[in-house]
Amino acid sequence: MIEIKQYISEVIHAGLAKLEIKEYALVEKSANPDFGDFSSNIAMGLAKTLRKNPLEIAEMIQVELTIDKKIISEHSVTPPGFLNFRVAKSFYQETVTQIIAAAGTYGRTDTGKGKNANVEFVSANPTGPLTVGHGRQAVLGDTIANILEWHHYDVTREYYYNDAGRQMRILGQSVAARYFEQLGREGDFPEDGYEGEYIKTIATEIREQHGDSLALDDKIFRTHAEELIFADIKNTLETIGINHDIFSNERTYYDNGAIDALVEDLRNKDLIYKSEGATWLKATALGLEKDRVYYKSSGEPTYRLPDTAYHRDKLNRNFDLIIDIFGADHADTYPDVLAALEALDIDTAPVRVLIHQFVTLLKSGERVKMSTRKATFVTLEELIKQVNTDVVRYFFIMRSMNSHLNFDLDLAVNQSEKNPVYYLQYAHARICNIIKNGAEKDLTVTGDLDCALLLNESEISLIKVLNVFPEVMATALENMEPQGIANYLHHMSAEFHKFYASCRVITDDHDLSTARLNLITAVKIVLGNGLGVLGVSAPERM
RNA sequence: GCCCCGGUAGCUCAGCUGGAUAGAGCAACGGACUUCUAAUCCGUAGGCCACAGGUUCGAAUCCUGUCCGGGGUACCA
Repeated sequence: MIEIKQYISEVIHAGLAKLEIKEYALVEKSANPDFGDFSSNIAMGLAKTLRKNPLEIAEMIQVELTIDKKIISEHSVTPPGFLNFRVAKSFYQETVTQIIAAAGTYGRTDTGKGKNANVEFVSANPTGPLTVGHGRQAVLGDTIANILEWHHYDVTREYYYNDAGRQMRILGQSVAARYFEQLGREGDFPEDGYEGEYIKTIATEIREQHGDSLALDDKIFRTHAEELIFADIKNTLETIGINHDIFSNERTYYDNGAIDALVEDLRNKDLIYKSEGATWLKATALGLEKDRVYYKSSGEPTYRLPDTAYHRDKLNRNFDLIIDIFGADHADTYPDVLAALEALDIDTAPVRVLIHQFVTLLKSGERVKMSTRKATFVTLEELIKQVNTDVVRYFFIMRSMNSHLNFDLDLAVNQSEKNPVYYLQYAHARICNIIKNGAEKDLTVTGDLDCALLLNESEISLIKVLNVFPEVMATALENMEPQGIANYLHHMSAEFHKFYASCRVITDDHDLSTARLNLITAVKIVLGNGLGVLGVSAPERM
């Protein structure tokens, strides 16, 4: 399939060559269809160096253009100096055939062929249920993994958690406190303890399974809590279609000596020192702003240390691409991790860190800080139960990861039936139904059609949008930002609904019906492919 | 204080690697179902793109500063 922008760009470059001008010509979609489909601002860029009016330059270039009329039907120059190009209808019309032939592969590239990628996401420590905050990262990460797979990367989805630190110890203590409370004894609830109701449930379950005579410091409290909470987390993730391939944890890196080895290696580079009872990484020697603690004066390591060992291990596993998805609160930590590894001559180039902003919880118009410890959260499970998976996934994906997201459960539930995801799904279902109706009249989709019959304005604009899909998917890979796909699919659906309102597909005109059936099949393919990557279902009926 | 995000319609957000007239959904108002699904379509209304400078042929978009909100700057994760 000829990539139209590239074609125009080549045409312009050929014209420039004749004028002995070397300059990169950017071609973009025209904002206003009156000017054509694509335009280039090359003349304006040249105005200064050539010391000429951009309009004159544009006209000069235009004369030198050699254009295939079958691809570009007309071209013009408009003030202040745009070169405009209108794509021939016949060119557009034929892409329908090509999309149907490509079907499930339309829009895919081989960028990732033969390459391995690792996407680490969610990675919440098992101290409580997943919240809507985690939901954002979960959906984002899974969708990014899907995008990579779409472009033929071999993807490993990974969940990393800290199970050896302070957090988990406090979790165990919180459970123990509730356990003794239930036995009528004074529970010594830790100051930073986990206050959620689920802690009580876990305590009750421990009593049922292990009796009432456990000692305060029994390991059961922690291990049982971790087990139950993890089961709950995995279950929630599975409900929205997320399955990690690997769960890795901090403890592994203590057990296999990786952490000691890391500290030793850094010490040999003179990057470790002791001060005020703590052990520090000399990050300032690596060009960073301040030194960081590896071991607290209590002897306990900070999360930074195992995280660094973990990343060393990930890099050793030879992935071509390693994606870390962190919330904004972690934005400050990865530079230390990467710098420490670079200091050990480890190439961290495969690592790409994506930071997403937080979900702000609103309760009766007020901001509430979501905290697992204080149990001020809305669980992801709760959200899924009240709306559905498709709504949840789309809800998170339709926002840019850079934007702060306000979340009000009541509002989310009340507005769920207005979620734009239904707009996309409805378009898909409508198409399926029409195809079914066509089949009953022996009209089938074979990709064999008279493209020239697709003349209606709404048909042409539909085809134009279909054509953009590969570019949208390529950009999503480049930017690692799924939102663009959601925006595009919404636009695609809007064009379809408009078409539906102005053109009837199944009529007595056999050839026209066939042509239109093929056209909407192409739309179905694009919607199906796009929704598939978003992890949203494409229903046949609604 | 310093660093990172954000500030666009009443609300939630697109557009941000500079382009021609700033978009969508929700909310509001008015139309369209004897015809393949009205979860749809068509129309009206709604904007000093936070503010002030700068860069240039051209700025919502880039730079600087200010203000507001979120996060970080912890021997929490």
